[in-house]
Amino acid sequence: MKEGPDIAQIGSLIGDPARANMLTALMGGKALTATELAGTAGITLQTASSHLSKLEAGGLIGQRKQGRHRYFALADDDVGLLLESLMGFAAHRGFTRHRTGPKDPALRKARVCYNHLAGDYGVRMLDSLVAEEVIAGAGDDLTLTETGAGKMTALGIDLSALTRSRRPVCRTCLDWSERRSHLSGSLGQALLTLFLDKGWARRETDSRAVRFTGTGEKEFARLFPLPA
Amino acid sequence: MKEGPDIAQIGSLIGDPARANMLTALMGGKALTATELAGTAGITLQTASSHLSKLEAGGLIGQRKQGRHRYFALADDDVGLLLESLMGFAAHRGFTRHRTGPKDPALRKARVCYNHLAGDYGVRMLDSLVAEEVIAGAGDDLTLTETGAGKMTALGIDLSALTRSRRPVCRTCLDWSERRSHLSGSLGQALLTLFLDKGWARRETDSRAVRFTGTGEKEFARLFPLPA
DNA sequence: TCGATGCTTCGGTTAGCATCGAAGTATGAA
DNA sequence: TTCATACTTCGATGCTAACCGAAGCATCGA
Repeated sequence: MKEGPDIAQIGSLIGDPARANMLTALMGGKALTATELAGTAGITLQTASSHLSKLEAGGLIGQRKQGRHRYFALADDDVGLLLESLMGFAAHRGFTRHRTGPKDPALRKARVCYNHLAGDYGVRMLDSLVAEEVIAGAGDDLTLTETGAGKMTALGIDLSALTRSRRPVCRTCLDWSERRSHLSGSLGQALLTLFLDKGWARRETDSRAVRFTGTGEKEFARLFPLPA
Repeated sequence: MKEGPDIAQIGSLIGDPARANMLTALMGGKALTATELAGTAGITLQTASSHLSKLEAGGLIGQRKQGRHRYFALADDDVGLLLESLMGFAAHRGFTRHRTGPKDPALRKARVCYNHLAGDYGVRMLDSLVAEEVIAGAGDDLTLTETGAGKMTALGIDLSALTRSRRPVCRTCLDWSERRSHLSGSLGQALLTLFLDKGWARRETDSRAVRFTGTGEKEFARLFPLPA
């Protein structure tokens, strides 16, 4: 009777407050156990288990058994992109869960978007990468240039590993706080991992915020200069 | 307690099948009456009225009184973009409302995405515009070049009117069938209007599909050539 | 083998909301 | 004025789904 895809199923999956809380928690990028997710959502373990099985059936999350723990994570990058764009829309319309709190500035400055860097720093990084001609392309079709490949390898990123996987290397993701694009894809993930491994930045506990250290700030400014 | 925007409210708004049907109907770009929307959703007028007031309170749609009719339309471009990205996700995961029907090929070829062209033709048009250097930019930051401005004016598009408005002129929108970007924004809208005004294409009744005429196909191929 | 932990499944309760009939309001036509 | 159309509001109903207690299953350590 009706044509096209069915957005209602996904909408109702995200539409429940408990499930939405779990999904935003998983946007932090870390895999979490059912007990942890039940805590953040403010519900009992039984209820959480029911929600998690629904989210898994809907293909939004996946689970990995490890000992007697069961770790849940977002299914793939696409889910992260969708959630971020939903957050962007919600933030712009003033759908906030509490009046913007103290953590808000830190979140807007730099945060984890599933597996890559978002916020002001994320947007600035993509701007710089494009200005420095590391990445080229229009629309959502971003490609790593030859000079860019050299620079990334010099940073210690194993490009052959990135291209071997089936995931796209460069991808845009709409930032909810900046309302502009930042870098997603396997390269975006590799760069965030680099920052954390080098000790340039640390993840806040129980938050998506990313805090840069002093040297981290300097290295970031050196690696990703802005044209103007 | 929780940080960041609340996606659950929007999710639950879209999560109801009746409301989702109405929203997809409104993605056709035409403003529709409450009676028409009740028909497409398969519910009575009273129920539809209740849903419509909820959608309006949530800022997803707006209404315009005209005589004893009340015309409903999507609130703005952002809603269209959000719905299209949701459809892309749903289509990719196989959330379809009925096994892909006979209208499906036509929809994938060319359709209306709220107020601009989508589908294979929409994606090809943006590809061509970038290749011909009418539009430049990376990520979501598209800009009309000087030569591009000349070409668009030659087509009969009033650029001063587009730039006067507060809406962005060029914008990307992720196509659910092609999973690539097509052109949105006021320029995208102006181009679709041009096709329809010139008689190069016609909108199907009761569908988002756009059917190009013989001369329309030729003009489209002439105006938007592909590099390869 | 026993207990502890982590999670799922089952059963029953409850609350919210979609739904529609009926009545009320506004606009237009006769 | 009177009737018809378009839509909203109210009130009642019924169904779904979120929720939790209790029991069951799996894994780990002792």
